[in-house]
Amino acid sequence: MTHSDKTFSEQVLKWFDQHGRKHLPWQQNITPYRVWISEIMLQQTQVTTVIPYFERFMASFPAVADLASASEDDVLHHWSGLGYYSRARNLHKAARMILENYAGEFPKSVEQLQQLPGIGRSTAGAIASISMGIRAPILDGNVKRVLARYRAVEGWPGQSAVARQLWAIAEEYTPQKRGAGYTQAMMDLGAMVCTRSKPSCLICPLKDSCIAHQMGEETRYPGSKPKKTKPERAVKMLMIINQNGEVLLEKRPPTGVWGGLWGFPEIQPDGNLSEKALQLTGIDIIEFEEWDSFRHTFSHYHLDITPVKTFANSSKLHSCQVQEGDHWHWFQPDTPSQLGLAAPVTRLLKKIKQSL
DNA sequence: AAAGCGGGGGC
DNA sequence: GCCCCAGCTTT
Repeated sequence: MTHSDKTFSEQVLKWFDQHGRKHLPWQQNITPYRVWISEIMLQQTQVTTVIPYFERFMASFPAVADLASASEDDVLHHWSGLGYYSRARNLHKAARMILENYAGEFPKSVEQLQQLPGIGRSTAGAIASISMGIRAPILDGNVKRVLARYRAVEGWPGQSAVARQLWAIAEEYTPQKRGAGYTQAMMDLGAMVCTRSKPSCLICPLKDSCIAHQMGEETRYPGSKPKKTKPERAVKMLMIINQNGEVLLEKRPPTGVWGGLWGFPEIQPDGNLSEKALQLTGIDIIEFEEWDSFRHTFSHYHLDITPVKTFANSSKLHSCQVQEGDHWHWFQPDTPSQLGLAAPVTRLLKKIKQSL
């Protein structure tokens, strides 16, 4: 290193001051609560998608106490379409813990933050550094990419040995001062310059000492996940419409796919439609309209969905089922949803509305 | 069509 | 500790 060299963090911070994002909603009126919500949303989604969700969420739950006192259905409703719904449930659970165990004040250490459901090491580091002035490293997908390239770290970060190396590098570069700016800067650098494909190395503040760039092998890092072929499953979704034009929805179990969300009653592709419809409505339905199947892909399997539309000349559920409101609901397509709905269900409800 | 994303939980 | 799980967007 010569006398004119700047440290890693100085280079990154200088770039951030000139080019970083400083006007995102969660960068205004910075509080642990706002940073927490934004970090959880950003875990799975890009900034442009998150912004409207964040604004709606803050409008409804401006403080942690509002979130804690909300119903889980209401919280899931605000998460509808974002995916990874366990995060919304964890958010809700953690809010209640913060009220119960910490009198509504956020715990002010990385270790305590990590005790809250949905907050791991990286998210705890982000909350602590951005909103609490605590020096803490982060290692989200953006930072992993920047560091893996800068130091040409081999291997897939899902492997614990690779993750350990990256955490050590993240720790090494985290500065004593301006931790908040540095954390923001690394996320911005990964999102705006050191992108997954076609990184803009020519404008990168780290290009002179980035090993992957020197080798001309930027996109080899970080190593990719070993791929497996996804199994295929199939299901029929029963769209039962009553004489009021309402659609029957069932609340899904709290765990598994679309946990806690509302969806259509499902049967296996070879199941008996009439029998299922009879169970639900107490009516012997013989006319079913089978729509074209479409594929919904999860991280670990493909789900082929065949929607089946039918009408029930009743708004009563059969006596063998629980009552409306608990696990069953006649949904009015014209009324704005207050429920958490899985993306394919939202899509089908729109199509039902058009078809009526 | 495939990759990627942070953390929880089961083994 | 390792591996599987989760849902959507981007490429």
